[in-house]
Order: sequence, then C-alpha cells, then structure tokens
Amino acid sequence: MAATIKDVARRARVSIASVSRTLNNSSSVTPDVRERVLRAASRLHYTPHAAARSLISRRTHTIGLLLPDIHGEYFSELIRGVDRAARARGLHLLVSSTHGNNAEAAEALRSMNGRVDGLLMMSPYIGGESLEDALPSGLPTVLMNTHEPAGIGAAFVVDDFGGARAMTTHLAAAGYQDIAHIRGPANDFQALERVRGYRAGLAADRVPRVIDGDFTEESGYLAGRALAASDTPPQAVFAANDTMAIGCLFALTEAGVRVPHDIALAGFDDIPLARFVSPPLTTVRVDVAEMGRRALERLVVSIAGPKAAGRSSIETVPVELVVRASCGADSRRRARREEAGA
Amino acid sequence: MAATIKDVARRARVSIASVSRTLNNSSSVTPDVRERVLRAASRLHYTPHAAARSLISRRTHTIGLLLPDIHGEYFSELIRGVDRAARARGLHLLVSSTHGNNAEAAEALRSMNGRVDGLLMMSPYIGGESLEDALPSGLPTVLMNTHEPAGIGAAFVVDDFGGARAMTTHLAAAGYQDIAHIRGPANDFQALERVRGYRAGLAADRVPRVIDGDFTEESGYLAGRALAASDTPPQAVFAANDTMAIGCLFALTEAGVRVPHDIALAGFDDIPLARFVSPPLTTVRVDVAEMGRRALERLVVSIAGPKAAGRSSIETVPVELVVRASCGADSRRRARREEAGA
DNA sequence: AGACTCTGTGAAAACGTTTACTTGGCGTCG
DNA sequence: CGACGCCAAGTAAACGTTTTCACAGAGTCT
Repeated sequence: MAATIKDVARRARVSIASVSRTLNNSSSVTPDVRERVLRAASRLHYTPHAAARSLISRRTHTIGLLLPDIHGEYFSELIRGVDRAARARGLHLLVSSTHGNNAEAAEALRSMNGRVDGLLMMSPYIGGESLEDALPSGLPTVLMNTHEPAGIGAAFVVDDFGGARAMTTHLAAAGYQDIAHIRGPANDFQALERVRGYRAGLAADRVPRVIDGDFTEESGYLAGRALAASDTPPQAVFAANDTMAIGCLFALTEAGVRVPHDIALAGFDDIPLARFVSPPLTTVRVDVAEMGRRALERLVVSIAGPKAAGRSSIETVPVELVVRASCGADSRRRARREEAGA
Repeated sequence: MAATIKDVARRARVSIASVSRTLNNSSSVTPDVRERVLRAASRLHYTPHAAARSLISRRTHTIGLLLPDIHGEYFSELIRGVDRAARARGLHLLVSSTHGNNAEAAEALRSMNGRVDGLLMMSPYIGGESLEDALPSGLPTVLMNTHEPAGIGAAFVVDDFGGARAMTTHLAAAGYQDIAHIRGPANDFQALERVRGYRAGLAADRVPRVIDGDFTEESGYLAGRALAASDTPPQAVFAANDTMAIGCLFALTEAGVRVPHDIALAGFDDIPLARFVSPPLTTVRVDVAEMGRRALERLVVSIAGPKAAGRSSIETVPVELVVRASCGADSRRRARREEAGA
C-alpha cells in the first residue's frame, strides 16, 4: 500500500542504500542523486516505516509513560509537561495507565519491550511484587514518586515530607494548637511521606491526630463530618491533598462550621480548583509539569549515555507553601484574631 | 541484551518456528515441545520484540491519539476515556499534541506511519492545509470535532450547535431579553458552531450581540469587564466555554455586578470547576470521556474490517443542559424574579 | 605515467519476528 | 501390505530499513 524505500529507489534509478543515505544524510551523495531521490520520495509520499527502522537501528524515538491512573488535573499537567519536553526533542509518547496494582504495571511494562527507548514511570504503590523484577533489564528508566528507587535508575521525588512539615509548622506558627491530619491511602508512598512530614512539623508536646482518608473528595467529606461532630474538634485540619480538603470544607460548611474562623483548613498539591473554592484553599504547590519535564530530560540523558548518567540519582522536586484564606493566616485575618485573643 | 526468539529456541532445543507457534498458539504443538518452550521463555524473561513483530504482521496494537493541546481537565478526560477503552482491548496509546496549526499536525501524522494501526484525532482548526492530504492513505482514522470529516473516515462531533441553541432558548425562556455571547477563536470549528447555535436560539426579533474571546479565562475576564462598563449591559451572558464564563464571572463580581441578580451567566463544557465557583455555573455538559470511548470503539471496528465499517459515518455526541444558580433560572430564583416583576 | 588515495555507489547482510512450504513419521484404509 | 493422508516440526523467505563492505572511477603525488 504505502510506498517503501524500494519504490523510491526504483523511481529514482538508484539503489536503496542511496535512498537511505540521502534521507538520513548520513554520508555525502552527489547532488544529482540527491535531487532524484528527494523528488521521487515526495512524489510517492514516502515515509519510512517506523517498525523496520527501529528494528535495525535499535531506536524507537518513543518513550513510555506509565501512570497510576489518568484522572484529574494532576496527571493532565504531568502529561503536558512530559509531552512538551518530548515534542521538543522529537520523541513520541506511549502512555499507559495502571489501575492500582503493581502486577498490572508489570504487565504493561513487559508489553513495552521493543516499543520504547526509555521509560518514565510513576508508581506510588507500596507492596506487591517488586518493580525491579518487572523492569526490562537494560531499559533506561526514570521513576517518579516511588519508594524504591534504589538500583533501578534515576528518580524524581516530590518533597512531600518537607511540604507537609512546612505546612504543619506554618499552622502551628499561626497559633493553632491542635492540628489534625487527614491522611491518604496506607499503601501510597506519597501519603506516607506527608503523614511523616505532619508528625515532624508538630510541636514536640503535641500528640498527632491522624484521620484515615484515601485521597478522594468523598473521604475528605466523611472526615470533615466526623470532625464537625467531634466533642473536641481540632483548631486546624491539614488534609493530605486538596481534593480531600475540599470535601472536608463542604462537610464543615454544611455543619455550620466556619472556615477558617472556627476551624482552619489546608490541603496539598495546589490543584487549580484550590484557588476557586471559598474560602480559597491554603495548600502546598507542586509543579508537576515541571517535574515531568525534568524527568524526561533526565531520561534523555540516560538514553544517550548509559554510563555518563550516574546510575541511580535521586532528585527532589521542591514544593512551595501557598497561603490563602482558608487557614486564616493571611495577614488581615491573623491581625484580627490576635486582636481578639488579646 | 534482551533474549530473542533464537535464544529461546536454542534453550528449548526446538526451531524458532515452534517457539513462535507455541507463544501465539497458532497451530497445535506437542505438549512436550510446548512445555519446553514455555519453560525456556520464562527462564530467559523472553518478551517478543514489538518492532520485529509488527514489521511482519503489519499490526502494532497501538493507536495514535492526536490532540490540539493537552491542557486542562477537558483533554485529561478525553485521554482517560480513550485510554480505558484501549486498555480493555489490549491496545497501546501513542499520544501527541499539536500547538495550534495544521502543518504541525501533518508532521505529527507522518511520523506515526508504521507506528499505529489507526488514528484518533481531534482537530478543530479551520484553514491551513487540508488534513486529507496529510493523512497516510489507508490508515483507519476517526476524527473528533472536525469540520471536514467527509471522505476521511468516521467522525464524532459534539452537538455544539444544539447545545448552544438549547442554552440560548433556555435563557430566553427564563425571561432574559438581551443575551450576549462571548465567542471562541475564529478559526475553531466548535467555537463557530456554538455561535451558530446561539444565533439560532435567539428569538427572531433579537439582534445577536457577539463579543470576541479565545477560550481563555483572560479573554472572558476582559469581556466581562467590558460588559460591566457598558452603557447597555445585557441581561444575560452566554460564554462559549466554562473557562471564559469563569473569567467573566470574576470581572463582573469585581465590578460589583451581582450574578445572576444583575446579569445571568452561562458557560459550556461543564468542567469540574463549574460546580465549585460561586454561584455555581449553568452550563452544557459534554461527556468527553464517553466520546473518547466511543471513538476508539469505532476505530477498532474500522481497523478490523475496512469494508464492513461504512466509509464515512458521522455520529453526533449529545449534550445536556445543566442548570445551576448562575443563570438565575433555578426554580427558587425564577419564582422570586417573577414575583418581583409582577 | 603508474601507483595510491579518496569518494560515491551498489550489493548484501543483519535486525527479530511470522508464516508458507517442505519433510519425515505414523496411522489408516483399500 | 503398500499407498495415501495427516500432523508435528523444521527450513527458509519475507517484512523495510540501516550499514558494512567491496568496487569502480577520478584525482593526486612522485
């Protein structure tokens, strides 16, 4: 159906080698030959067959992107960051998502053999079979937010611990004594890090108060309702992600609890929605698109020179505290509260 | 590096043909041979090389997804819908985005030759070189929201016209006489359809009032500011998408114009944010994930039987009016207004 | 002027599969 | 008891490229 290199060669009255050389300008060809080839190629709408090319050249110019789930703005941003960087380098993106378990991820991984030059993977799950076994050996890999980066390849890890600790100390500094934390799922690496950060941020004499959640709005809502009905409600609530914080916000508002006047609230991630809820949500900003970009760049280096790239480097992605009204710690409100307290 | 079929054959003491036959169970093999092959394959962690396989079998088990830009929840949802359907059928997804012009899209298209079995493409742009020329001939293709679906393949088109008309008549029925429309970019097919729907929905004696926009929040904000400052502000504003509606909402609120009391507001798309702004946004719901799923299913049919699948069918994706508080037409408010008007 | 070096071109091998064809062994039927 | 057919397994061709190698022709230097 489609024209092959042979068709072009026949039409240009040269050998297929000359066609290949011309099109990849790998070595010099006579202007005459060159022109004949180019003319024939464009006349026939010739496009090299990618599979044949990558079979022999061992390059697919494609990188695999493996995500836990494609849902919401968070992953959309990540894909966007990776896509832009990939496009800038003329690379294709093979996207795959796994719904929750490492076994499925392993399966997806295997089927990428021979399809990609490298792998970009995000897998916060803990437990189940190790990824190390599943990874096609020799395939350059960059991991994101994974708890077992050692020995596999490079890794980028969001500073979940630092962000959570900063948020907790911020709330404490704003005068809140009793700070509760709504945590993410128990088998999620990032959720665990955020709990750890929360604990580290608490004053030494404070006892942690951790409520279960699973990163969904629903779970945040339930947590919020429980807190509102509590005999001893906390003064501030720090949810492990914005989605839960927003669910919590709704539950509190519904129960007549005013945020931040009665209970202060904070989230994590700074999803676009965070700015728009009322009151706007204090949160920790994570630049996922930037992380995606950096991870891809790192992968490109790994692919280019397997040895030049240090075998197993871990880079931390910085986060940033974003203070909005929901934590009652912006200057105006703080002043008011201090006044009242005086 | 990685084990090939030859390695497996050698280890199992059979020919490569037997290995291939066993692994694809294409024809019967002796239990003895079968077991030897399977054992050898798993021992060597053998995975067939995708490029070699697709070179000969003319199947990549991959479909290409070409999007105008990967930004925001809209595309995230689309990718999600397509990904789930693809995964269910064991297909891979090669994602590519183009930033705004058909030339770039054409380039992306060419480079997908031999990489994909079929193409799923969304390209609302109008003008520039025709896509028909760029599309690799013979490659099954399903288009989404494109203005020139004829002759290329199947197409799915969101009912932009119907949705916009329904929204406009809804606003008119709610008692608003003067309804303005903030339009999308002039070279966008969907934007045009929505303008057309708006015009069709207006009462015959009403003169259309169209304000330029480009689907960004910024442009909505500017439009809103202009409207607020107008000597003859409209009674209702219908923005061509939610993002602009939200920008407009901010401008109006900032200018002291109350929504919907002073000016009613409506958008299009029903992005998740729409429910969360205050007042919640009346809009037109488009189930993009579902569209993605259906488009992929259609593509699979096209790939399976090029003839069985009617050459060029166009399916319309239905939309749904979602009435929230921002248009002042939910029952409570309407009653209040009718009372006041009486 | 002859040998020697480039330089451009073509022939052919290689990449790792699938599959059509061939072969050999065995059972069955006339 | 011999011929025929069937089944399992192997051999080799094919897919569309890139790339190594050989070769021929044209300069260049002694």
